[in-house]
Amino acid sequence: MFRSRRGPLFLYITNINTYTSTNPKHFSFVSSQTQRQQKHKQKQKQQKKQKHLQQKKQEHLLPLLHKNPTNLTITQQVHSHLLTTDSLYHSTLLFNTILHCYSLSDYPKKAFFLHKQLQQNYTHSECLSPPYFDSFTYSSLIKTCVSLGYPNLGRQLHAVITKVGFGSHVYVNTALVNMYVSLGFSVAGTKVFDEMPERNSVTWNVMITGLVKWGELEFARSLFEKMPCRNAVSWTGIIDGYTRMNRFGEALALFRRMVVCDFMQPCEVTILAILPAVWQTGDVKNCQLIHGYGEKKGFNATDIRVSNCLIDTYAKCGCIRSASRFFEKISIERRNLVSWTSIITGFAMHGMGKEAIENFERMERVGRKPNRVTYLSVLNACSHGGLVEEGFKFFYKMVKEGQVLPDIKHYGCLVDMLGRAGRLEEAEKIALEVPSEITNDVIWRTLLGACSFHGNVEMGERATRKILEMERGYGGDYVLMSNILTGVGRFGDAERLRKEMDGRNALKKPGCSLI
DNA sequence: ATAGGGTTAG
Repeated sequence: MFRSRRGPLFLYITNINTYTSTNPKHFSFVSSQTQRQQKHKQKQKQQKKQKHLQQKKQEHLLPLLHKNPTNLTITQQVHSHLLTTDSLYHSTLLFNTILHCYSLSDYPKKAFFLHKQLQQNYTHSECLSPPYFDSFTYSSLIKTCVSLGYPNLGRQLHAVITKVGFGSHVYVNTALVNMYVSLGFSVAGTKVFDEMPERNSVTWNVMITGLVKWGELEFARSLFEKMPCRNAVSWTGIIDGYTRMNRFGEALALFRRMVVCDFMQPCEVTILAILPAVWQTGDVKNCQLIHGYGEKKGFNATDIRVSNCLIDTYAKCGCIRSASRFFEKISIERRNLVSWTSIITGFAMHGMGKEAIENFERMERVGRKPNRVTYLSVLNACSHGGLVEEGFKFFYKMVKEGQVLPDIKHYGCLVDMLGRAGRLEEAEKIALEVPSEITNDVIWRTLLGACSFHGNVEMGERATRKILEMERGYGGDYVLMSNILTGVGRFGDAERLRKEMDGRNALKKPGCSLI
């Protein structure tokens, strides 16, 4: 019997060359061969057709997933459909897409269940890695570990990756570095980073942003200075690091160096990163500078986040007029809830309660529904502007119309509002009515501040007791209380409190004005 | 395909 280890084509050619007789009898073997060939061909054709059909189906399935990446039902339907038709094994792309959709869903763990499901079906195979897993699969799974905050799962995945031979893949390793460093395991991350045979700018950037996240600023800075090719993300990351650590001068200096020395173009996120440093140093000129740059680059027109941040920065630099003017230039369609909330917050911090309320009403007229932050801003505006009745009105509106459950900050605003107005009994009543699960010391500090201002000794003592029950070792409260006592001539009590304060090593930080 | 900030009581 003729046997060939080669493909059907070779078989076919050999047969023709060997059997040249014209006697039909001699063709019996040939015909049986050709029959088999034909059968084989047919089978191949069928398989091809099936695969083609499956691909056709998948062509339909892929856009379905792409259009509804967060729809868990659709993802699960595609998943089970593929398991029953067995075609999951033919398409890595589709498999990866399902993984991606699962990781975006509310149950990212399902991505790992799917991975496990396929991996277990493959345990009897000789291959180490199932052929339908590729670098995309692994980087996607590592990313899921990050969003789940599961470093142990990530470590296990790392072992699998090394075993199946993706141990030197740049994208997979970059994902691993990101996983370790952003979850707080900078030593493990650095080890992967150091051992990588090849790195790209993203690899360096994930190191920098991850280290910055955990406050390892000096290490991040050394990598930043060492890296061969910095881009806008690298600059944004390191600037963000300095802003986070309250080193605003250095953040601003880096921004200047980025633009002036390295001719690097800041992007939208860079603007968002530098603006907190601008308002915390309080120089309006810098805000105007960045505003101009954003205008020139078109960021203010395209990215509403930049516009919103500029409103906030102008207001926090003390320029509520500029903030308001800038806000008015944004078209009504582009203004979103954050834009409205930002300008209301700005008016609130400048004590312009009337303007804040006006804008709240304007916002409602254009059909924006306030959320808990918007209500907080307007309540804050009422407390700063001395508009007690309006404040109550908004509080009830929030609960009844807005269906917003008040949180501790909303109660804080009410206490502050009543306290400033001298309605201390009502303020204390609210403070006592705050649900015990959410209450905190800030509420009582606010009340204590009001007692200090209005010279109410008894209530001040009650508030101080509450604060002491909640937290120990903060100096400001003792100072306020001893001031109250001194104010009414109880010098002995004031002295005793001061001594107790010294005994507890409580310190009051001296105040410092920017202006 | 792997990287990144809009608004939040005192």
